[in-house]
Amino acid sequence: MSTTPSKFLGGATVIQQRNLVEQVADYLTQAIISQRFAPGERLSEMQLARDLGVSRAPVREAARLLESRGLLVSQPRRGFFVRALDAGELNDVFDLRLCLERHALARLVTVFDAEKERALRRQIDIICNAATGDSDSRKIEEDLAFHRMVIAYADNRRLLKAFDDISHELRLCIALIGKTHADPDSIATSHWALLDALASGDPARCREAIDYHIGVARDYVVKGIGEA
Amino acid sequence: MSTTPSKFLGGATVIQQRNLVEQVADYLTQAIISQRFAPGERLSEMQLARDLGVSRAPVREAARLLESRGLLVSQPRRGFFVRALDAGELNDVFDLRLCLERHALARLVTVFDAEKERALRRQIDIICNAATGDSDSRKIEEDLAFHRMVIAYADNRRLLKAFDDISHELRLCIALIGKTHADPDSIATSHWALLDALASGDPARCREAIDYHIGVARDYVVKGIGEA
DNA sequence: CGATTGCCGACTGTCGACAGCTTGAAACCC
DNA sequence: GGGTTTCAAGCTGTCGACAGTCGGCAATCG
Repeated sequence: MSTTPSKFLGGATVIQQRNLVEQVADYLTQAIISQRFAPGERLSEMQLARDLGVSRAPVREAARLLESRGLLVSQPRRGFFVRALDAGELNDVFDLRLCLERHALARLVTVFDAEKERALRRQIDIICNAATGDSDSRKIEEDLAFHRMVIAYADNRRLLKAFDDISHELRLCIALIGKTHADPDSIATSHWALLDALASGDPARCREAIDYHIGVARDYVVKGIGEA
Repeated sequence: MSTTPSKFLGGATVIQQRNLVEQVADYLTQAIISQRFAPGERLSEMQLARDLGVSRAPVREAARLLESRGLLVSQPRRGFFVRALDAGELNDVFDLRLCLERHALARLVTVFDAEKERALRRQIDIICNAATGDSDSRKIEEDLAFHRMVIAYADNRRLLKAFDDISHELRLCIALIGKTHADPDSIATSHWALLDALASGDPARCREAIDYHIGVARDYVVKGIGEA
């Protein structure tokens, strides 16, 4: 760190606020999500440490963290490789997402109230606003934030953690197809449908809504992968 | 390593086969599951490194691994602490387990066949045999192995990973209550019921069976925690 | 000309060391 | 005597270094 103090943090805005590990992890995450590192590409600890101006220790720890999040895979004595998702794995991820969100909705619908509805409706507005003009990653984040709110309202920390775990992979999936979201109208409609189902208090309607919602997202991504 | 070469591997049968990280991770896992480290206890990297005769690097990596598995929690600049589960977290874990197993059964029931049935029936026999005489950890492992098979048959790698993730916490839950499984008969009956439901091909029966099965396990553990 | 073996470079796994922070307690003040 | 300040010990975060291993390339052999 003595020679090149955290030059990699995109300028010099925030210097040494948090752990180096977290900073490196953020850097790697961004680099992977934005496809600056190609899927399957080998990452050298040494090279990264040199490029970022830090020692190998924080790089290793950050890489291990990303491995646990499914963004990297490691081979003993060979190092780390950027996760490459095939269509099968992609289906698995969306299937698990469906599993988690169905469960969250089933729990949430029993404790749904006006305040939660307002908050979720506000988040849909944010998504709609972000849909017109903002960057792709921003749209994705706001969309994920909505779903994260739904799961958080289900009031199961462990369930939320499971969602956070696959959310990194979801970002990867979405980034991989390179395209932005579907058209803003359909997104808003789809989320409103989910909200209406919740407001109705009918578990079956909630399930239909989430099945449709995630089905659309999955088909969109799988189709995108097929073309790529 | 120079002073005390891997004395902690319990003898000298297999010397230095795998990474030090994995060996340390196994050691820590065992120590936590067997309650040699008390819940909430602080673990010092330095102390562990000294005790195990290795440097701090592998200890750190192993600890991070266990953290991602939910067996340890870390506080910046303070170190690692053995995860202490309260009744609420415990409920969350079992609720997520229910979520995953329900989903797996719903998928599995559509592709269930005689071969899978035979394999699962064999595993139940192993559980029954282990139930009479073997160590508690053995019983737990065989029980978990059955459920892992069910999920593996559902043919979703990501779902299986999610189960493996919480299985470490399940081991912790079960170890925390200090007692062994419920009586062997009820275990066998409960598993057979699950198998029968699968064989019937009726999704609703599968769901009832798994809800009952996990409900019993959860109540058993929650009650155990309450007493402890 | 293809397969095998030996060598070289590069990199990971592991180690010991140092600086800065955190904590607990002694020393101090009121 | 209670509360505050200062200090020392211990520990984590980070670093640079070394050894063993892996992959690739060239020389060798059939």
